[in-house]
Amino acid sequence: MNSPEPHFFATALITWYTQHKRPLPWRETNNPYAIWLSEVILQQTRVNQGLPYYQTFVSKYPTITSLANASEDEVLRDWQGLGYYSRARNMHHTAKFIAAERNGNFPTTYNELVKLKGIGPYTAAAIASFAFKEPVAVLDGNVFRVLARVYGLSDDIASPAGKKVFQLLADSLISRTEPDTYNQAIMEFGAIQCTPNMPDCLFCPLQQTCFAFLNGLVAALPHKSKVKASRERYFHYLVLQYEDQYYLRKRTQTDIWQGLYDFYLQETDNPDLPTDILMLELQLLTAAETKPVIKEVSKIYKHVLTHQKVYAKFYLIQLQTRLRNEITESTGLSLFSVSEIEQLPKAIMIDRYLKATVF
DNA sequence: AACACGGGGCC
DNA sequence: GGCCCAGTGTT
Repeated sequence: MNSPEPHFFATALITWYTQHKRPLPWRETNNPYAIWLSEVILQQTRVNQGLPYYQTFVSKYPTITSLANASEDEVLRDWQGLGYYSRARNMHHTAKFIAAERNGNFPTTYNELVKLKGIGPYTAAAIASFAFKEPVAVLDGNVFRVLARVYGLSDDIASPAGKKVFQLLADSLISRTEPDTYNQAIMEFGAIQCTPNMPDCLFCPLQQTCFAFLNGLVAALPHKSKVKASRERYFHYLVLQYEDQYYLRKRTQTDIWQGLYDFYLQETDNPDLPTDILMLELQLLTAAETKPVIKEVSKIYKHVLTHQKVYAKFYLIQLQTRLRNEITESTGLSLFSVSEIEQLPKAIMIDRYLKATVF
């Protein structure tokens, strides 16, 4: 086989990198805190989408202590729209841990970093190599793709067994003298040159040693098993309005959008919420002593997540009195003004509804 | 080992 | 409108 020697491979990537790398702000720092912020933001996120969030977080929370001192609601609000909100919750948790238990000092080795919440093998390797030049190989989607193609690995990148094969190869290839530049280079190469679709094989420095190119397998690699189909969920939101305020609650259950705010929710397995069920819900909430008015029923908002499709309908309900304490306690609902709601962290779908109806 | 967790870009 | 992308934590 014509697989490139490790030294040739690393040198070719680093040479390519010096010529093609994008100027990105987190590449201008050795500060592990700033690198950590960028890596958490960039997990499952494209650079262009994450960039403005990175700017917000470094300027608003310049130190890990400042992040630790912020409230979770505020951190989530700044994260709003970026998705995978557990990243923000775990990041905040780890900031508080490092501030309280480590005097604000970041761990400096892979083995310590990987123990922190929200820091897995990829992020630990990124921080350890970029900030501390530890020779540990990053393995992200770009690296999987480059290695699978150049070295002809057909192992399933979605399976733990397959990941091990790639990790072994990646560890054997990393430059011992420039692990930081090498890691940056292979990921940038995957992002820009060896792209998922239509990679630029014509002008590729590895063309003549690339297994996939030489064997017509570029489009077939890497191999990834299919994910299971998504399920459909139907949300019926009772948007309870009292005077010019609205009842919302923080989502605390183990489900999508944990830590974010939404309205009183009735979920069904089919698109329709029977009117009598709706009225019964309202009766329970209001004790039937008042006469709530259904002011408006929204269109159906469709929101697609990785494993589910959410169809949501919003019933805007005008209350004549406040909810009783018994109800607010059991449901977790609280009354918020419009300007307060603007500051709460919310899922994009809730934000879309609010912008169309309330704001 | 399998599954859950967002949102945006591309065709 | 459907498909693709893809780290970490939980079960």
